[in-house]
Amino acid sequence: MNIRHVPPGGGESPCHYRRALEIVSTKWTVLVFYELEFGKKRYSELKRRIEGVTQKMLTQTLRQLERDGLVKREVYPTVPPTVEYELTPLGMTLIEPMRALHQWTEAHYDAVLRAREAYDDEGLRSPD
Amino acid sequence: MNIRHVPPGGGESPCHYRRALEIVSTKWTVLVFYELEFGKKRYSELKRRIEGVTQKMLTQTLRQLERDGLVKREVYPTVPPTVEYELTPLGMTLIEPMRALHQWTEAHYDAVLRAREAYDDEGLRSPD
DNA sequence: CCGAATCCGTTCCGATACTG
DNA sequence: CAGTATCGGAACGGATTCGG
Repeated sequence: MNIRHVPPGGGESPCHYRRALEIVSTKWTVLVFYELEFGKKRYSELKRRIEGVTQKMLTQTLRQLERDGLVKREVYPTVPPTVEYELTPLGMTLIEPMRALHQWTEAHYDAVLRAREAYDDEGLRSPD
Repeated sequence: MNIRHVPPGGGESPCHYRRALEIVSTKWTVLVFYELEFGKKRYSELKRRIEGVTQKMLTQTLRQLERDGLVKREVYPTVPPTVEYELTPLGMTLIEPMRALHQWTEAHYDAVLRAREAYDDEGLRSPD
């Protein structure tokens, strides 16, 4: 398999990587994933655990993941409604790649912050 | 190291993974990365190879990557200006995680598309 | 050749109110 | 409890114009 999305010749490629990126492009998607990685959870529990998410964004994110076949939604007809979400087998295959990204963050995010400071300081100096 | 960003106890965590995600959150970021993975390239070459990118977005993406210390920008004072971009050592450490995500795409994107079709078809059926 | 600056339509997202 | 509906501001992103 080749990583190139455009062959050296300069021709077109049907690589849909760009489209696929949208699957995990939002921050909420990732956070939902890290919650469900440990097993099924109820809607309210997700909402409680994912700091700062609105019910609109949480629902929207879950719907999208369900549509993409990454998350399974299960409704129990109890008197107060109960809805549980869990990763599908397909969804579980995404855990590893996301874990790799997460580990990169843990290892290098400080360096990024330092780079930003250096870059911003540089801009302040008058070039004389 | 633990992947959990919120401990089971329910306490807060200073995990900045959300912020870090923004580094690679745009589609252009990823495409630029896959170009520079093979060595330094000129601005015009990047623009030519990355189908559909506007100069605004390309410049904006490159500036951001430069600020984050992932890409190095080199200006040659030639008569027509020449600017080359290349990954920094820090930037190169991101290649592997992104490759993992890319490989996931190659392997499972078809399944996602099928899941979408199934989901959408389901919605068309009147629940009766 | 490389890029900044502006305008402007579209999309995103939070806040709020309402439902089974 | 688990959503849906609507509104409005903010941010994104494309097209265009101008500058070194």
